[in-house]
Amino acid sequence: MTLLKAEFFNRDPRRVARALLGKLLVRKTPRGILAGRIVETEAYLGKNDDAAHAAAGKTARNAVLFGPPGHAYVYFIYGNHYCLNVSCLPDGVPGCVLLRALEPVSGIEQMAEARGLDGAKQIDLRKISFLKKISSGPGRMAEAMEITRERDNGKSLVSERSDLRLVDGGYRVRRVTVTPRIGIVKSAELPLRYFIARNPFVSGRRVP
DNA sequence: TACATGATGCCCT
DNA sequence: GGGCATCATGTAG
Repeated sequence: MTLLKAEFFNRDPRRVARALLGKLLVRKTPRGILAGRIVETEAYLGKNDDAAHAAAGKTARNAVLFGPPGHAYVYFIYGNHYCLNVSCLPDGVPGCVLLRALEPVSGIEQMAEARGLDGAKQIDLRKISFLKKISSGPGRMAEAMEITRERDNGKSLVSERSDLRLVDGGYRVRRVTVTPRIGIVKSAELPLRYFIARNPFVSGRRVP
């Protein structure tokens, strides 16, 4: 288990998006440790990418994208959901990777609770169909990891002091599939979505 | 100050 | 497979 270095993110978001597959997102909470393996990402470029929040220039909202690499850019979307991105490239140059889906690894019951999946229905951690509902999709993933803009935006993901970190757990990715990004209209044709081939926890369409 | 819109997910069919 | 909830943000006026 090694914490990723800021330098890991100090390069083109397309390379970071691919390299992040198989890494772990770890959250320390008062109740316990939550962790999930990254199985799906999307790259957002600074320029020549109309879908990127940074495309229109720096604002109060997207300032993190223009800051140093390895920091959390969290934004609220559709009035319901948060999405977690990691800033890339050197200070002053925008770019990021959107984390889209996790395979739950530890603290799974707490993650399910954070998603509101407990209660009437009983939790069955052996069923893939149940586990997929926990963090397969950017909004779901953020909710399961208890990520909010207020709590996490601007936070370093590569600091020993941070309660939200990206670490290398030694998992080897066999094969990566690349497709266009999901849920956008502008620049939708660009092949900037990456996921672990045949992994069941990937969200949305699994074929181009 | 108003308004259009979106890097989504849930629920129903 | 499709409709819809729900609101922060940015841009126009």
